[in-house]
Amino acid sequence: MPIITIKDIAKKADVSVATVSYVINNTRPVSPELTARILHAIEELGYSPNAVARSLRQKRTKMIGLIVPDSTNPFFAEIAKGVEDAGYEAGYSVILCNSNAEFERELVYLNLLQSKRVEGIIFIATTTHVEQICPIVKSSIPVVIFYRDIRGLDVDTFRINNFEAGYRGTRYLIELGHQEIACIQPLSPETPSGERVAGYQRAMEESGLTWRETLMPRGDNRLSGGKRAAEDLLRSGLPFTAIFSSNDTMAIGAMRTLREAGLRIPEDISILGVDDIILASYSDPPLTTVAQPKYEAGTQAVRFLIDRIEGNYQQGPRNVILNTELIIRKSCSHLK
Amino acid sequence: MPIITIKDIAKKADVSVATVSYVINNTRPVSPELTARILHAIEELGYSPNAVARSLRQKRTKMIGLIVPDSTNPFFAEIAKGVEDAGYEAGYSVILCNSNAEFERELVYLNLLQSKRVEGIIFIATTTHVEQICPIVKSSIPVVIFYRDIRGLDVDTFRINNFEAGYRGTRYLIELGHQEIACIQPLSPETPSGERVAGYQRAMEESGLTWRETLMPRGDNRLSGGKRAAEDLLRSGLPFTAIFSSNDTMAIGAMRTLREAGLRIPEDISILGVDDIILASYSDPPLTTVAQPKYEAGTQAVRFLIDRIEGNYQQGPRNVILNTELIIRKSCSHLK
DNA sequence: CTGTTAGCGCTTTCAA
DNA sequence: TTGAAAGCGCTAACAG
Repeated sequence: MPIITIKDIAKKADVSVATVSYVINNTRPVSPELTARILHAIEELGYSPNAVARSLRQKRTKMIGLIVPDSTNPFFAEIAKGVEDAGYEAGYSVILCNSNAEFERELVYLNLLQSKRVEGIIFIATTTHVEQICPIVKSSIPVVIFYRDIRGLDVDTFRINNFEAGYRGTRYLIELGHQEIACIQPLSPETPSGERVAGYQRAMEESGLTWRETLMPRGDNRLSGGKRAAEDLLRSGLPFTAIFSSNDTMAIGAMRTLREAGLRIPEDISILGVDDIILASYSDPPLTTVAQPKYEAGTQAVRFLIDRIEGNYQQGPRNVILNTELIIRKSCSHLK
Repeated sequence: MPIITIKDIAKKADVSVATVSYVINNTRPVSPELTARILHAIEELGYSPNAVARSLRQKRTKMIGLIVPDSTNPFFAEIAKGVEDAGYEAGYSVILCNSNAEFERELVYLNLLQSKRVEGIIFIATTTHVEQICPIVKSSIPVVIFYRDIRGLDVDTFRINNFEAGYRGTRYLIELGHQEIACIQPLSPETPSGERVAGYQRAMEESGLTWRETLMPRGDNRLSGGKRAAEDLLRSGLPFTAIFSSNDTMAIGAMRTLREAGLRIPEDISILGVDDIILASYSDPPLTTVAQPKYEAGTQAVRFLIDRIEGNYQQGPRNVILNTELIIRKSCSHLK
């Protein structure tokens, strides 16, 4: 089947291509007669405007790129939904890119998106290399970065105060009367979860409590990592009545191990996480956690992008610290 | 900053734009000297090829569209991941579209994708209207439809045998000795989940067991719907020892309610779902369920699309019935 | 209110 | 081995 273009419509309606363009985009008044003829021709021929041609001409693609480590992870899925929804509202389509947390793939996608001339990029980075986004920023494509501290570059960032999240969660445990509070750490302290551990330590110190490395096992940010960390804790033989887990996923994994070991939550051990992933509310018992906004962060990131795209924001980088919130569910109780 | 084009590169390297194009795409041998000069100029000027222009010229966008009801739903998220991965492998980007199960939004996206000249569309439809995809198919964009029976149109489809899934799951419960088996239904019987209920009924009848509407509450396919359905069940006062839930999501919601009511799973109540979403393996207890492939379905759908895009498949519609598999975990036990 | 036309950045045929 | 040039489908001056 031959491709129908604006030219075909023009011929069929016996007008110029310009006029067709004007009625399609409603960008100049056109007489009712011509409008009717054109609309009729469009209908008849089943014409679909070629957005590619239009993009080339206008230098606007009405597309944004979203790079996430894994769109299957409920945490990122929520953000992605926020992005898509806000994009839809504003007339932007989103290209979904999973980096699988691989540097290589992040780079490939970054270049691809630039090539495709998306008008903005939302990047949930795992590799902290500033260099890679530098050329993109230079190319004047607005970028929003999540959860990384990118200094000295004109990109907006969204982060949570991880230190405070850790601090606040730990304080809550302390207020419940706990003194021997273990901590499940991520593998590397140089991650968002790592900063939470510092908050944990500060809260402990401020209350005159001591933390010790033996009660701070590490896990790989997955359920299995949490299970293993809990095993380490049990094996250490040291007493503890509560656990601060640097994220929900590991907290849930740890709960499993604890229960398998015959411990009751929260009667024997209180446990608290950070993130508020969907699993947290459906775990048993439901996990008390320090929540951070996800969907809303996605929508606002798009708004930031569009501000810059449409030229409504010209100033320097905006660094948003998202508010955390303590969600009290059933996994923590007063020390008896 | 001025936009760098192939022309700038040509000038800087003192060659023709054609030659630049040839080295970029490696589509014609070019002498080492010129190649070096061109590469150097590209590097120096930070040139990024304009994929939009190329698409216009080649009439190929290397993009596919994915329409899902809700990318946040783990079930669709898995499919989406499969699509994205397979797309990445094959050099296709994917535009993510959430329809929110709204007819209007499906339609908008369908037209948008056509306008953007994606080369294929994977459509997880919620509204069964054949008419809406008809113009797309006519426009020769390959389409794959999930979970709907679209007859008389040249589109490939992927489905599972929902009846069999329901039948098989229920049979398993019966084999465990259960006789009073409740069923959590979707709101509408005209959905994939609805067909599963028919399988449930058949299995019951074949074993001489009776099903009754009062033990078949409906839910809205979400966790909260499952909770509510379980409440209905409890309120009915009727005895039951097992529940067949037409999908995992509602099963998990129901488990929650059941436990809050002091019932143990599986000791007091066995429960079985369909789908095998990620939450099913992380729920407590892990949910026994009839699984269907999701990620693999996503990757294969892309392969089907690409077959047609590249002209490797010219025949009529392919209708794939995906295999289901009973995954035995911990939520069902023998009736004592 | 309408039409003519240049040109967006690229690929690719044709010619050298 | 290289270059000139047409043209993909559209928008938006500019001219009438």
